[in-house]
Amino acid sequence: MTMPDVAREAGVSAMTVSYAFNHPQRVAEATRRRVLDAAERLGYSGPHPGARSLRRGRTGTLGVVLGEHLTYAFDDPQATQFLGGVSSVCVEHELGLTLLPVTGGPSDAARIREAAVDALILWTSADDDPVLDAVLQRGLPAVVHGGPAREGLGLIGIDDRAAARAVGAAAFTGARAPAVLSFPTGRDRQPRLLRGPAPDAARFSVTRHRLQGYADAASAAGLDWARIPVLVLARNDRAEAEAATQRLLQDSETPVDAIAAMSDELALGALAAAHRLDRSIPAQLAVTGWDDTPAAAAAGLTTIAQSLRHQGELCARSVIEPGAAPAQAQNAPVWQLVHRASTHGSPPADDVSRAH
Amino acid sequence: MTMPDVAREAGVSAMTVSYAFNHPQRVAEATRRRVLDAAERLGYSGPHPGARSLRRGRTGTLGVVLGEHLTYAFDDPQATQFLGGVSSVCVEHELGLTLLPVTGGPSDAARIREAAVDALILWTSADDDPVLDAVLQRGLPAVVHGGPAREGLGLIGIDDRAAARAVGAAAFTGARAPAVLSFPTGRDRQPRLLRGPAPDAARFSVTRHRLQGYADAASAAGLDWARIPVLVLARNDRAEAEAATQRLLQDSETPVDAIAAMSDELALGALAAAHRLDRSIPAQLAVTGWDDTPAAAAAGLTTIAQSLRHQGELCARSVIEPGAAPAQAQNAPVWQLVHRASTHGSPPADDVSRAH
DNA sequence: CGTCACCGTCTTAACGTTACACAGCTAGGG
DNA sequence: CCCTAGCTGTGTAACGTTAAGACGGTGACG
Repeated sequence: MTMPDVAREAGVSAMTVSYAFNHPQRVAEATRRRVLDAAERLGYSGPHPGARSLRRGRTGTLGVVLGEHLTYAFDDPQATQFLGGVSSVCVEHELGLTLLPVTGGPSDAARIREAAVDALILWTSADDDPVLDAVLQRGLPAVVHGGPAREGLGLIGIDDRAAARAVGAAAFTGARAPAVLSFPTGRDRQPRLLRGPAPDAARFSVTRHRLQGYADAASAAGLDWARIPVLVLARNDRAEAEAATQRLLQDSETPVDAIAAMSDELALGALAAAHRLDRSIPAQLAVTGWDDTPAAAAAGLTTIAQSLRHQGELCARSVIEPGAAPAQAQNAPVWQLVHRASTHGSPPADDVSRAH
Repeated sequence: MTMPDVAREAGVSAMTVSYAFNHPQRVAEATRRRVLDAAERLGYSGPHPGARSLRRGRTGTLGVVLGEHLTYAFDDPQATQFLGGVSSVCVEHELGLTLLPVTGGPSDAARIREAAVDALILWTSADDDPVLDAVLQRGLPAVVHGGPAREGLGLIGIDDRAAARAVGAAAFTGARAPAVLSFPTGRDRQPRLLRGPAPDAARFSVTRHRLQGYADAASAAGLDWARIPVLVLARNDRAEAEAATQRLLQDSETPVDAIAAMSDELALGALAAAHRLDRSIPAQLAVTGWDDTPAAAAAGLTTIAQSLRHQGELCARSVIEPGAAPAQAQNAPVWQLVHRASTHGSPPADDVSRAH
């Protein structure tokens, strides 16, 4: 069932059928109706997408490379928000959205080479991810969220180090024995407890920058980063954070009195552990999160607000819209420190310090 | 940059380049290396997906039609599990995964007509969704999850009515004033409180079947369905369920003593409301959920276990694998009633009654 | 009445790939 | 020494669509 078939049935040329489907006003109303009727009769449901994309040179689809198994991507509220932003731009531009999971296997590069997409967005990539090379080679417009920066690829993300410095200051000021709840530092995803790890060791640039910021904040507060326990978790998961925090609170000789967590999910886990052990917040334990989710607001959590939804939109626009400025650090999105009751200093409720 | 270009550079024919990329062992090792080197040198990153799909007649991509705005799809733990199952089959078959959001607008049909996919899976479709017609017209292998059943489309899902009857019995037995927390009954998504609504009025077949099952269970327990309050919520959202349940518990003259909820999320909201009002579970209030999520297990919630992940896999296989039996009610997946402490009857902890 | 502009439709020529059939060439068996 | 089988490489012919430009017809205007 092809255009020539429909054309024959309708008594017009194939070109007229094409116009009837793609440029309705270029063809006379009566002819158009005749064509569409003929198509209906023959059960022709529209131009073959492959042929169209071959001829037009574009596919009408945006690809998102997820540096995670797909299941994790769907579970993670941050990925969720980000993809929501991407998808809203897709709907606006009438584009499809193709998900490209990265499994860590050799088929990853092939999947990216063969994907029928016009542009690519990368979410959660490790610094040395071979996928980055595949994307570069593909030569399509592409943008990385969060990092790593790479010649030839756009980059969108907040200044994680500065934000971590700010929220770290909120957590650590007045603390004597702070701790950190961290995202994984490598693709191996081993949960473990480190002390003052070198931030550079983290292979995800977001994790690295946040560790750097926390270390900055610790120094500024007169604390020795090298002694600060950093719980590296395997996943951005509340239950895992709760269990790990509980062990940390119970085991430490010096009672931990401040926790800076890299996400609200992790921070809420820490709060739950504190609650279970009857530690008062923030008197005995100050806690900060990251992302300013609704749950964080409800829990009165001091946190960093960054609209991942907005960043998803930015990423999508930067690769889709021809006029859009290439994504660079310059047009980095805004972040804010949202001060709430989970830390000391008691500024007015819901104080928002604006920053870059 | 096309195959002929690479062929010229490598001193072979275009056909050999094609073989080198697609059937590596069909071409001598030395030649293959020469071709890949030439491609590398010219920056050719592999066959053009559009051209390939035109020529081969398939795209190597599976489409999932989400009956929701994409953001909701990502938020919803059930959708998440289901998509996880679908995607695992995609990875196994080296297929891409394209998401097709349904916004309710007129562009929905166009998106489906133009999607470059080999097969379609429908998630959360209303009975009269015009999208179903677009899918049928497209003529691709397609399967609907949960319903509605439609000539020409596969169908996968559990027997929701029977399962609702079972879990409804667990909730309502011994109760005098039960209530139901329901999914939306129409696309309008209005939250509201109904009394014993006609199950047929629900326009999503899953919702309809579950209401029927609950009504069956009510009758069996000697209760009058027409008097039972049914809270129809706008979203599958814990916070919304908590607020609505709290109002219900406070307002009712006859104190509500049992709640059957259509998801664990909703049930957990109900439990939170009960906790806040100091109602003991199950003595003052029996609660049941649906899905058997980890959170439900942790909360000791009586619920229906159905593996949505497994159902996602089933859906994907039924449209992808040529040998697979066409999806029908016959090969419906299994469900189980998991009896826990949130209902009366105190069977052994974690009692699992196997069904169908 | 001739000219011009415009409109709707048609003809042509790719877009880049790959299934298929076939042609050399080598090796081994009769 | 011929014949067959297996392996490697090549030519041909689509796959279904659409951009660009050609073409004939109609109506307006001087």
